[in-house]
Amino acid sequence: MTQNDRKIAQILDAALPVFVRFGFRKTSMADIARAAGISRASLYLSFNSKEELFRAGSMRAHTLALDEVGAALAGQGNALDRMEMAIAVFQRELIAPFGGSSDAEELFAANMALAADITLDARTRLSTMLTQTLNAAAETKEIDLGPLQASPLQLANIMMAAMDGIKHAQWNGSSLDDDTKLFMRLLRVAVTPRSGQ
Amino acid sequence: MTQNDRKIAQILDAALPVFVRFGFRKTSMADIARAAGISRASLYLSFNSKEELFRAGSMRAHTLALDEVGAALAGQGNALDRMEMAIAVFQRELIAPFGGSSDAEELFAANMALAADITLDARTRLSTMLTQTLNAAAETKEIDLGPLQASPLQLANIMMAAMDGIKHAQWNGSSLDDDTKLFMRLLRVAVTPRSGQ
DNA sequence: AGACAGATATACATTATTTGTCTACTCGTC
DNA sequence: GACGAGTAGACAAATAATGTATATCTGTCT
Repeated sequence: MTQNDRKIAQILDAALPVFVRFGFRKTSMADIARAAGISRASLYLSFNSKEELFRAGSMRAHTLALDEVGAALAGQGNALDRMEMAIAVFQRELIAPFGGSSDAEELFAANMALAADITLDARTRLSTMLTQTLNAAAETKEIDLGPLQASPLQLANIMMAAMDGIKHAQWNGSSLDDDTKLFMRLLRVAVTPRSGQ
Repeated sequence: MTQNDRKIAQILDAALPVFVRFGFRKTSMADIARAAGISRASLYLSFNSKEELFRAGSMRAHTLALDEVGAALAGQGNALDRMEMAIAVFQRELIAPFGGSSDAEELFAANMALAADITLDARTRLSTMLTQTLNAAAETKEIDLGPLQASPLQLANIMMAAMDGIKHAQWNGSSLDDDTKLFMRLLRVAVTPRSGQ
């Protein structure tokens, strides 16, 4: 079935940019078929409905993004650098593509309506990964959670909440990247162990 | 009627980016109304149909672009620089926005189907402006059309044809800007007077 | 050659969406 | 209070999309 899997992946890789560009409603099965270089009928050989295709696309996007996030967190360097990198990857893969455009909201809404489980699961997994990273860093005294009086899990969730808030604020003169970096700087200061207390 | 004209302009300025982004067919009157911050019913107070609105939009885009082109050609500096600037403006305003995307063709097709007269007229006017610029430059011996054996009008039309060809060639690794600059360099060499003949 | 799997083009009924129109209602201005 | 300009909402007709079915084509396997 790996042959079929490659076909599926090829279709989804073609479909995802179309969804990102036009949103869910304005993307027709004909658009996707054209982008994938196959006929509309063939599309229905691989997916029973537009919703099913979208769910598979959402799953693929989240899976790929989380794989990259995991790789970033598993890399070398100090924990904060790795986490900043991981957050940046997450933003780049799952948030930035919808550049605050008008149909971004529509796409997010469609995603929550049709693939809330996938999205929630991905968030849970990201939270877990960040929590583990924070935990390990705390044990090696690389970071100090004492002053914050917060658990790694709480901190991870705060980070994700902040990312969420930042993404919905492009109205201001602020950019996603800048806001993200600012928040990470904040975090960095808060958990950096101070020798003289 | 200047009050009404401002309303019209405001609607068109909101509508044009939507048309550019989604093409003609995928842009609904509801989309335009939302972009302009008015109700769909109000849209029909200013325009009797989507086609009429599109024609007005095409007209506005062409008028604004040609005004800028005219300003560029009327500026200081040598004729070739001014023409290169004018061509760049024309590209930026009327060609580059459709970044070779999938719906660019659809939009061009709609434009030719619904506003061919406007487009053709704009091209004629651009041709005239370039021709006059070339003429003036030839009279002051700033450029030398002798070796080319071409009239200013012919040269102007060649320039526009080249721009047209370049715009349809983004498949190659070439960019619109680079190709345009290359062509202008070519032109520059061909008409620069050489002292020693 | 014949069977077969996968793809395609085409047509189709069923929804869903869009267009253009109309009416009733609101709000600010004269 | 009349008026102009706007809005919300309903509406029929036209258009587009979805999902299904059928016939056809194209390679591959035996």
